[in-house]
Amino acid sequence: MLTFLVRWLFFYAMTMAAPHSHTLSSELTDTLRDAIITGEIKQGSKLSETRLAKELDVSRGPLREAIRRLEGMNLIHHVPQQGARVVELSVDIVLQIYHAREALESKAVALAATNMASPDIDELHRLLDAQAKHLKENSGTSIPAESDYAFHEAVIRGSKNRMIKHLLLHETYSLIKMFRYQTAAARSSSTNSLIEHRQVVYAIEQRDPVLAEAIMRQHIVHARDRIEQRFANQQQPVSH
Amino acid sequence: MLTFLVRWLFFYAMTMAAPHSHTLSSELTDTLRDAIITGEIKQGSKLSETRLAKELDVSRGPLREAIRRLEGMNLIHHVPQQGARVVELSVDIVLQIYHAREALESKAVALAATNMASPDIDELHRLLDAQAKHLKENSGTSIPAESDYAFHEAVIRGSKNRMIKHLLLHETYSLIKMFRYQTAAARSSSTNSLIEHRQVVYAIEQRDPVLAEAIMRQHIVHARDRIEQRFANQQQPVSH
DNA sequence: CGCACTAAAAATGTCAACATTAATAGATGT
DNA sequence: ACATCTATTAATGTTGACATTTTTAGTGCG
Repeated sequence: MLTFLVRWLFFYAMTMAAPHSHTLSSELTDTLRDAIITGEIKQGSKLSETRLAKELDVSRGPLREAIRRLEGMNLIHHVPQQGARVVELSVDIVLQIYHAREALESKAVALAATNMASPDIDELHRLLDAQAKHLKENSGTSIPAESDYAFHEAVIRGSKNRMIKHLLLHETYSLIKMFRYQTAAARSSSTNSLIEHRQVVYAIEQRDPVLAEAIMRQHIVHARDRIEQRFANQQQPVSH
Repeated sequence: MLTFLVRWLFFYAMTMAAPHSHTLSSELTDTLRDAIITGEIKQGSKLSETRLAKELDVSRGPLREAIRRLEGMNLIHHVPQQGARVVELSVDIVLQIYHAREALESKAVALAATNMASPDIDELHRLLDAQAKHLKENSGTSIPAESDYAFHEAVIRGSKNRMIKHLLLHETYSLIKMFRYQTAAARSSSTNSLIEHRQVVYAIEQRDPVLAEAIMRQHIVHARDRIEQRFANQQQPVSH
């Protein structure tokens, strides 16, 4: 009887717990994704399979699979018989990305206002407090990118909508992170961000989807406007 | 002089014209995509690499790449060391997809109202006329799915926003087509669709983004509501 | 000097075999 | 009959080699 329980626990530990499935292909995906987002691999540069395979000491098979996945994340553009290149983020395309983000994330927060559970909302407060603390200790600065992402990702997850989560976190945010990381002027958010974040949380707590959506939309439109003003009349890949 | 022109034409024909780049991998992607959308490969069924490779008489390399791409289209779910399965469309996830579609496509039509050129709008009229003709000749029916897609795709393209076009046409519509194709009750659109389509075109012609967005949102919300009512209390993969 | 042509080099696309992990079937014991 | 262990089978992950295409370098000609 006891042995049965012990065996069951052992079974559970081995099978249900953290799969931790490293597959070389997925590790390569992460490695390349990070290298592209940080700019270590430059925009527009070619991802040569033979060269990368040598450098990373892997065969071309898993590498090609990783490239196919990055293609699905919009991080690279692939032309048959010619290879893959990192996408080039012109100001124009970044503004288009922000339009998509506006549509999706404003919808996400509306759903979050309805669907978020209390513990999830508590988490939002913790993230707000961390941002407030950072601003207090480093006056004159603004919210660092990582902290900003953490907040937005928590809200997006609060929508409890798998499709919207996928489209935002997997398809859209990789490009936004790439842009912000490689653009000094966009590294941190605006000075009003904390206020707007607080308003978002307030609207969610009030279970007011319409208000929450409006505030988030404004928040993202502001961000887009700042980009548009900063890079007015600039057409080519975003520089520092 | 003449030889020069001939040579240039030859050059043009060889290089610029229809790339038609058959790469086996991309053909497999299309083949499998269609088989999944039509249900020829059933929801939840496993995509066995070895079996498919034998059946289609190809090696596993290109097949795996095709599977990675379908993964990016949300048509299949892949678990490391266990293989890939076709996604299962529960009513719940379909409704979530329609929420995402609502957010994106209402934004798309707002942009289209600003960005569409006259010839593009003429095309919309042709599509409307085709739909009207169909309804006249087959009274009592509704717009067939193909014609409905053609209209929505034309509007989406009218947004001139690459990101939104990608998220809708590449990531979202494949799933919507899969659902509608495999669900008899969702094959054709509602009887009000033509009226709503006309209103969309009217708003675009008036260059009224707010109106266009509102109408499109209603149009998609109606579709979602119909699905919700039809499949109320049904939790598992959509059947006929 | 520039343009077309040609040959060599390198890159991508594809295949088949090997390695490792998961699924299956059979045997054993209770 | 049921569960557990084990051996076999089969599937996925990875590698290296081959085939084909593209790119590059070099040559000759106007």
